[in-house]
Amino acid sequence: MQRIRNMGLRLTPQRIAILEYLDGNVNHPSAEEIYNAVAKKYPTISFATVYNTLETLKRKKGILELTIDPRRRRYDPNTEPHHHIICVQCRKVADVHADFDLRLPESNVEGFKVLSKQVEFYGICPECDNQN
Amino acid sequence: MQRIRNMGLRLTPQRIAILEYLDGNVNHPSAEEIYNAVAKKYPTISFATVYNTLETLKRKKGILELTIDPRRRRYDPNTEPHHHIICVQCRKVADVHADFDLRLPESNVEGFKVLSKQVEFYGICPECDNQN
DNA sequence: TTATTAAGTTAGAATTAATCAAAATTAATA
DNA sequence: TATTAATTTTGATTAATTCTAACTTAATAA
Ligand SMILES: [Mn+2]
Ligand SMILES: [Mn+2]
Ligand SMILES: [Zn+2]
Ligand SMILES: [Zn+2]
Repeated sequence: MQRIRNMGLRLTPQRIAILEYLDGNVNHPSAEEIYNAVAKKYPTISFATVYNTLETLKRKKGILELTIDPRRRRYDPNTEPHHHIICVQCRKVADVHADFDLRLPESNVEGFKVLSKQVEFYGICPECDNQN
Repeated sequence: MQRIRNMGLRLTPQRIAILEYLDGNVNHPSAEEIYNAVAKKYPTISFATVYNTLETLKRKKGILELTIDPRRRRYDPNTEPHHHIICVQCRKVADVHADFDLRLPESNVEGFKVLSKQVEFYGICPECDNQN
């Protein structure tokens, strides 16, 4: 948790609780899921704090904000480059670890400066597939 | 516009207007942008109709719904497989036409059935880049 | 220690995108 | 031209996220 201090942030119980919940979490939780989990141990925490903290961590590159679910943002403590697949039925998000070659043909980007990239897969997870 | 009928849909002025606006449009507009554009020529159209029509067209595979902008959904009349880049500053979305090899190592997907895939690039567009 | 204070938290209101429900309208057809 | 199922409309509703302003606290330095 010294990590928080190294980012130039104050070490608060709320931040500790949020980071503890996220640490090693591969479920790509939404803000609400984070709130619910943290509120169990820390009942007075507010949504605003969850959003504030996620925004701060995102800016400090401590987490990733995923845009793979059209309904809500998902958060990922794994900031290493990797990809994702979402189940279009239950909206579960899983990691896709594969090393794709995503370099662009110079001409192609209309002069954009590329900051990051990732592949998004859409599909049906095994659990949902069973139910059909 | 016979295209609408071929989908088994009724040919309404609202749908014609929406499709005319989308046809050949490479700006990946949001529902609001579509509403505003169509409302100019067809002032009585409602948001519900825009959303209904987009949902219907999406189901019939007549358009794509993009999840690249965390704030709002974007729509794309180009249903050919291609990729996108979004300017993280002004949120402009541009096409990326490139043929990436996105096949997954069997083992890797945890049993998901893949339905579709696309690469998302994040960056800064030339216009925004100038302003810095 | 204690005092100071900028940073962080909180509750609740506000905003925004998207969905829903029910009544009114209309395109397609026979 | 009448019928009717599909579509549109309005307005309310839901849900995610942001905002505001008052309150609290972690960090620091005397
Ligand atoms: Mn991940
Ligand atoms: Mn496109
Ligand atoms: Zn699933
Ligand atoms: Zn831009």
